Amino acid sequence: MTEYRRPRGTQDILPNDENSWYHVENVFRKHCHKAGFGRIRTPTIESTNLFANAVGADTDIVDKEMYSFTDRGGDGLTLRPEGTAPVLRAFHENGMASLPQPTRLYYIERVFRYDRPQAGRYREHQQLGAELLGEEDSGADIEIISIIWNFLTELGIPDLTLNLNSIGDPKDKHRYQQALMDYYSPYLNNLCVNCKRRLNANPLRLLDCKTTECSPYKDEAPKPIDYLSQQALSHFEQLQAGLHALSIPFVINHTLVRGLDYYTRTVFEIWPARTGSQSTIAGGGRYDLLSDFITGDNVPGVGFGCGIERVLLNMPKLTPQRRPDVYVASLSEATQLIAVRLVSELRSIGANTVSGYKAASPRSHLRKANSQNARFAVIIGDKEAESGTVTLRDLDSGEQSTVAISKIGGKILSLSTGK
RNA sequence: GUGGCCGUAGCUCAGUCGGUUAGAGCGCUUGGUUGUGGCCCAAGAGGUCGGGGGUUCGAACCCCCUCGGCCACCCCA
Repeated sequence: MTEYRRPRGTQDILPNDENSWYHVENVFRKHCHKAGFGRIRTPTIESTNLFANAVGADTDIVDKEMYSFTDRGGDGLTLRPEGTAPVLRAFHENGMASLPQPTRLYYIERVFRYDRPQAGRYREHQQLGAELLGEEDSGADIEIISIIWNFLTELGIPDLTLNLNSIGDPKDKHRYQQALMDYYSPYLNNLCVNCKRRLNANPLRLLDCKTTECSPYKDEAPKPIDYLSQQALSHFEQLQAGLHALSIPFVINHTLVRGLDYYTRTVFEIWPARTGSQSTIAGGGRYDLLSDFITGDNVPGVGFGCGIERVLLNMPKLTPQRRPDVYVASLSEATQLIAVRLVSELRSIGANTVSGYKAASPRSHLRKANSQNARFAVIIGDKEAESGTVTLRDLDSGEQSTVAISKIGGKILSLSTGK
């Protein structure tokens, strides 16, 4: 046990597992590039005010989950607790609003929230996401949903459920919130402590409440869909038609309300079959208000965030397949420099080459080569040095041959790529 | 932030009515062949029993605190 331990809720990802991370990220990049999205990388830290204004003052994220601090110059900074607000900030700050629209951006970033850790829930986790800005047509929503859906499907995650809802435009949302308040007010004294407070502050959240006090009222509660404007309703219907056309299955979930204030119209979450409290793999929606919160400009947008740890949790395990092509063994001090040059040469022509570093017995070297799972071993001893050759050993078959040192690179390349 | 379960070697875990130097398997190092891996055999390294305090003649084991993991709540990815 070492003296220093990783901070609570963080993780070390070791090479064997990193293999899966690499795969997930690559598949995601491929899906984004195919749809014309470009990657954006934003700072880990942002002004605290950005999140306070964008995410919403009465959200849990802003209330109690942000890693905020004052730097030496007195600026209030926060470790990014979500991915969308920084992207919007960068979009405006770099003049991307003046580019031809829409703008298609994706990201793979670390996200920080001060939360009680559990399986699938970390204080520092990694999120991938995409944002489609400057397009309010439901076609944009369809594309965003299809990207995350196809991505998760390609990874082989079974039994995904797409939960879909619409909370309408700001004025619809407002009317709906009013209806919720009217509906719940008579029961105020029966509600849980949290919901008593929320009723006026953020009534949408009442639908999320799972306490026994509040649950009985949920079934009869007003549904957001009944308060949609004609435009919002037809937007929602077009979205559903598009998903049908793409054969992406979904369920309408009237109680789906996301915890960030900036959502309008479309909201969605993707759940795996596995039950448990950390079930959501990905979530997102439309946020036509967010740009207004940040700059006062009116730029519609739709996007999602997806937790990589939760993807991995639900994905079939990947067996690590990276094996070195060749292990280079020098048997004596006299052949050491030949080995050093050969390692360098093999790498320069593209062979994954592990060096034995120092002179040792064949037995010792081959044990090491075996433990590294190398495909071939190249052995250089005094015998080989005298004749300008090396000994090439196939570690899978045990076959061994003598090869001129000038030919060994080409030989290994053809053998290891020809399999 | 609330409640519950758990914490012995790098990994998976034995070991409690409290009793001398804390164990196994796997893994690791070295040797079994002074030019040959995997299998096998042998030897070895590695633990302040998560940390701190207390009770006791004596604590891995009992009590308190603390840290960490997991589960439920909450929240979300």
